[in-house]
Amino acid sequence: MYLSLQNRLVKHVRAFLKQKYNVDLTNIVVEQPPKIELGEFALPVCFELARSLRKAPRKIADEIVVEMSLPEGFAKFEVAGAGYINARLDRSSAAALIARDLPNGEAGPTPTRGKVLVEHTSINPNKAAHIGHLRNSILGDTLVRLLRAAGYAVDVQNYIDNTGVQVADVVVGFEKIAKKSRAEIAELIAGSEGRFDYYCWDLYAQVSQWYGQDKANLEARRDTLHALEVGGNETAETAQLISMAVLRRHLETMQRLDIEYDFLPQESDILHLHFWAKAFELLKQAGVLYYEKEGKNKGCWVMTRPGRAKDDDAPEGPDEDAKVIVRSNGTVGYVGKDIAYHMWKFGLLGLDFGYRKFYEYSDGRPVWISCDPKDGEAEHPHFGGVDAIYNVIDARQSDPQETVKQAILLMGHESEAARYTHFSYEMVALTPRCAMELGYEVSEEDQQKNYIEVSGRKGFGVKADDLLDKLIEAAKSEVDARHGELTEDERREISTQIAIGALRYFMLKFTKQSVIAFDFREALSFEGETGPYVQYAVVRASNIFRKAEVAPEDVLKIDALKTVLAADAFAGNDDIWSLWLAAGQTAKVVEQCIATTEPAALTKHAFQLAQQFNNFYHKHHILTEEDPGRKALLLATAAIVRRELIATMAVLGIPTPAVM
RNA sequence: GGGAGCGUAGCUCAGUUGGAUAGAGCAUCUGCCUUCUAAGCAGAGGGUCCCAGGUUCGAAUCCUGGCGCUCCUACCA
Repeated sequence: MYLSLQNRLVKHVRAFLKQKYNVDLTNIVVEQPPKIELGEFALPVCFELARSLRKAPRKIADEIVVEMSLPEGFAKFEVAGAGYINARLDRSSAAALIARDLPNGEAGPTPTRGKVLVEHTSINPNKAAHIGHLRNSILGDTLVRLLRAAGYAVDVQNYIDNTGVQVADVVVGFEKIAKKSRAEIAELIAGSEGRFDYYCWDLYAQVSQWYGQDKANLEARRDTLHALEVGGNETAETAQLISMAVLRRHLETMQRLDIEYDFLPQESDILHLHFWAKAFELLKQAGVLYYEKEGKNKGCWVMTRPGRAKDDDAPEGPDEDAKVIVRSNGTVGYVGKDIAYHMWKFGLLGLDFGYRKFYEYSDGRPVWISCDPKDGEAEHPHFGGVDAIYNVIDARQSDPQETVKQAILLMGHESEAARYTHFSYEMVALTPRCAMELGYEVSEEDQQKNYIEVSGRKGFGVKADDLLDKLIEAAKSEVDARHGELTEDERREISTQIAIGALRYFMLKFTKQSVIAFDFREALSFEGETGPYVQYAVVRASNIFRKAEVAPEDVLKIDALKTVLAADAFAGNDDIWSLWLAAGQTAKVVEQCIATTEPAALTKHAFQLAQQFNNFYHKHHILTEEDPGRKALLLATAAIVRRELIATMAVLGIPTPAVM
């Protein structure tokens, strides 16, 4: 509602300024006044006009306010401060609009804005997921929900690097350290009570140490990596057994947080289906890659770096700063594979995967995985060839991401490159205190730091499932204390919902570029600016309707509202009206989050709305209100806030418990 | 060396395209549970927005130069 009225206002003012002063402002700034008493919108436009019109801002504002007509839905223009024009809404009619807003629920509107692809999670399938991976998946999943709420069709992909050095390492671990046959590994997968990824976590850390013991041990890594890339051998089959088992664990872990995927492209298929060979030809044809004959990169196929201007510096000799795509021994680096994969994403490669089902969610929806087309199912959805892509990948990979984007741009695909978004975010690290609490040895030097980077290689970090378990237990002890009347299962379900709310909110409340220094005390908090705080506000609202024995939906029906929203309903009720106004901004905030690729703004919205509601809840006792008209207004207010909170939480992936 | 990011209250962080008195949570202190649930509410204290210039009617925000911290930059992935 807020957004559409704002657009209407801007259009109206722009037309007026053109007609009156013959100035055409393309970007008219609209703000919200610091206090609701000053109106709903503030226009600082007169400050800008002061210069060209050679008049004091306040004078211009006076003229405009007197002469400009009111757009539909607006009640008044006023001059304020040193020259602001403040606009007041006709509150009752605006409230009716808010009530009619379609909630941005889980299902979202039917897609009308094209198809986009979001890649997130993409954890190396060789160990358990940790808190850093959780940030990726939660950010990615929330981006998916934002896009769907805004009317995009979204495919969710989780890239599986099953032929990389990390998988090779854990394979080496099974062969050289654990000394397990493939049959024994299969047994372990079946018998490890759903925590095979934990076993790999420890083993992977041991392998890193083992490499350190003797440099000759690194040969095992090299040989294994080569075997995985070639495929069709014993080692590769063992690796696939391991990586698919770990992948299943990752899917299960993420499912606990209500995070789901559509498609799992495997690196092994990119190799075996010769995506790179095709891409290499196209890149050579387009002149994006060139063969370096001199300097340190002699014998390699290289690409000019994005920042590098071709004619400026480096007048003579080879560009030593160029990015090596194909090594002098003829093998391709991972950036090359990534270029091929991204050409496929945009439908620019002319090749496709085969598809088969890999996993099934509780509602029966399948997750598809790539395969050789001859092994694939005949009937499958179409992935790839989308309008825009978002890659949720941490900030340390900015450089290779830029390279891939640059390759697509240099091939002449300008619009694709423009719709290639590296959704970059900072890592999750542990505070030194947290690391020591977990029993890790922390050096003197590290103790002085604000945070210490987690490392799967060292086995240093907090596992995702452990954190979730811990959160559920913490929530459970609260729920047990408060709701003895519920069954064990009911209490566990609510505790899980609270844990998910706390975790998702925690990961989303920081802006992307902020490093999260993880600390259990903060993450386990259910008070203040947290997910449970927002959930609690909804529970409070729900309790009112339960005791009043009315459905919140019925209160918001047009007929019911007609009498409630009488012309003077909000007169003298600034606090109540500001709650309506805040509730009407969900769609605006969703759009803002997409435009800035920053979901944190939505957590802010949820928190502020919940906070305002708690304030309202405390101040107005609804059920004991004796004036029926007043009571109806208060009920409608609770209903509208409850609806918008639930919708906002759905976009954040936060469930709404029945009781708390 | 080159590139990217950051520096705001004791701590952790917000701060829209430059706008009205710089905000929130935590922590500290003071009140409020016989009420629709206190996982809550009200209030108090707490600021050289890293420093110095500049642009502007107006700067935490934009520009320049410092200082400090982090990451990236390899024929690893």
